Amino acid sequence: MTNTAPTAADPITDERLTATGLLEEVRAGLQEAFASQFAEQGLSPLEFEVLLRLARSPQHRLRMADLAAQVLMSASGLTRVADRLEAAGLLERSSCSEDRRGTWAAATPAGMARLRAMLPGHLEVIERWYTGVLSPDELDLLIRLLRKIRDVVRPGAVAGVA
Amino acid sequence: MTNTAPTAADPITDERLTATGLLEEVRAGLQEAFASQFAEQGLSPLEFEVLLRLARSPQHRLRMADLAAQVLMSASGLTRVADRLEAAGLLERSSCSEDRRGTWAAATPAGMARLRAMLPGHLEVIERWYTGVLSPDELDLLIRLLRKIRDVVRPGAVAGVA
DNA sequence: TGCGAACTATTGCGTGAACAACTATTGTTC
DNA sequence: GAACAATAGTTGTTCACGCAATAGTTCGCA
Repeated sequence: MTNTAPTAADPITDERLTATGLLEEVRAGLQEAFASQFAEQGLSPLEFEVLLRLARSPQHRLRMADLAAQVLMSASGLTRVADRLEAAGLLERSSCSEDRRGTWAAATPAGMARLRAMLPGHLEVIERWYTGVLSPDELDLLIRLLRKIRDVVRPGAVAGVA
Repeated sequence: MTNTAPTAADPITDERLTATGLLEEVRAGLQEAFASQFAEQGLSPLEFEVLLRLARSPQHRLRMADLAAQVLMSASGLTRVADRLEAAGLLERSSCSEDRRGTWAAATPAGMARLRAMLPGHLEVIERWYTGVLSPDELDLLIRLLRKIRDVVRPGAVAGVA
């Protein structure tokens, strides 16, 4: 029964667990909606994300560490993703002159082209299964609420991209 | 009020992409918040989820296929998770008399005990980083909006648990 | 200036999940 | 009622990711 009182009921059926599950369900559902399009373009979701973050950066390039932070991946994980993208000609590495420890990862013209080719369809999918499901007011509200949570769980990311 | 007009701007900076990223950021942040607690109890998030779904089912048991569907995992993936939990004594398999192809997966008393031991702490973490961040009204609203999306991306799950 | 601590990126390694193939069972149709 | 399709679960294989260790570089501090 959808109660309003703060019941000290069985923790197994606690509403907060379903709230968490709901978030996961939405994420999984969207991921599934994206999957076919990613697959037919030969990119993994993470590879797409990497290209997108590069495309949004000045000169379409980012230091490996910064890129890893943006795509929420470990440094070693990003090394492998960058390897694959570089092998596909979509990404190019170059050494960083100011800090010789560093490496620039830059989207190649081919990488930018691939991204631009995918984006319209991708945005359609987002609209169809996510943003378009809600009214504009509802969407603004959802974003605001999610941002509120994000600012707590990832305080360092406030100045970030999203 | 970021926008009111439907700008046909550069798709690379489209707001819908950030809306998607936000969802992912929140999920990743929560996952990270849960991680330490799961680790110290020696369970993976998925193993916890399996025990929880069993605990919420009649007689604490579920058919393997149904369980796999609930935890959003492939059948083969669930076989391995069940193997680990069974080896740890937290789950027990038994054959299904009505359909001899089937297998019941049931939480053992030890499995239930482990789950109950973890839940209070887990709920605290959820409260601290997720549900408690919002006012009760805001939380209700967020749930409602997420459910709306869920019903579209996973229509079959409506009658499900969450 | 020089020495140690901190940082950047890569690599070896282990693990966990998905896919495809396989066996066993159930249901369907003529 | 016998052949064929569909379903349940497991297993072999592959692969992507994180962790720990490593080499190279920069920073801090005396």
